[in-house]
Amino acid sequence: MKTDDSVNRCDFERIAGGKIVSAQGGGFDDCPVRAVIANIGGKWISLIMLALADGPQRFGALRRMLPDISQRMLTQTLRDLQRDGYVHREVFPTKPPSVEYSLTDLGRSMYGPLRDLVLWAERNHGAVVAARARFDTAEG
Amino acid sequence: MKTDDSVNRCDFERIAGGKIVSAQGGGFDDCPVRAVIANIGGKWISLIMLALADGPQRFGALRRMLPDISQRMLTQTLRDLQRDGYVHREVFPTKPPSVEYSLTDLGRSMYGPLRDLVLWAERNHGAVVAARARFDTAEG
DNA sequence: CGGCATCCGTTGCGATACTG
DNA sequence: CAGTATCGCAACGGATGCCG
Repeated sequence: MKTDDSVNRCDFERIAGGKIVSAQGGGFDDCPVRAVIANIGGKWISLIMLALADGPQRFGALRRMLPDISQRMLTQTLRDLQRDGYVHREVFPTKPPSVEYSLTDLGRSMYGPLRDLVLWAERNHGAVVAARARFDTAEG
Repeated sequence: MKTDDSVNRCDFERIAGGKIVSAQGGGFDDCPVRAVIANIGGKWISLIMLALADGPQRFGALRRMLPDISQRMLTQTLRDLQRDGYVHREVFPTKPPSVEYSLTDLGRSMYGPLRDLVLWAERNHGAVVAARARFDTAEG
């Protein structure tokens, strides 16, 4: 009866049961949670996903959307997203060259849950900041 | 008018519109997306949230659930989660002392979206790994 | 049992300068 | 316009050892 499909994962047999199957080799790529979430956690990944959610964007446009990103990180982050199959990169051999980035189907499908998390973040940002302040002052 | 509740956020006025309001000071805590997602991205945060989702756990129990976490990171990550108001820490002055960690209401509320993302990760982990392999071999 | 301190390697990320 | 290359610092994260 368990709706156990909701809590099975990773090294965990049934995570809430407190049982671990193994800490086998690999141990990182083998774990979906880590392999995927670790990337999303990057400083810029989520913002870029959001920026691309509405449609393709050129490199320069993205750069303008993320005012305080360095061009190094924009390039690198887009690379990572492309590598993981979230983003498609298309080069137009114009003169000067232009490159367009867009979400793949995979990217769009992960954008759903990501957006929900982002919306949660917006709604509860205040609560988190408050909790943080409370904690910090309590510590002195 | 706008269905703007879906894409308004952060420094962005309307993110997909390509318009940025400002890159004002603060620039990090001010941005819900970064302030919240950045933490979730930590190597262990998501796993610990999952571990606590079913109910309170003691320090040692959590440690056993996460086989390859160092005790340093477990302590530190729990601290961060507590600071942000996701986790409640209760000390029982037994002998020897025991400490119990549990999700707060805020923690449970963020667990929802987080779990969806985790489920997505499980389901699409294969696709991501495949895309990654494809990309890497293409690069040679 | 639970947790802090220290040391130390690794990675993330920014600044700057150069290329097709 | 859209990158790549190099540098350097700071944060992350693991190992070990001491303490209530």
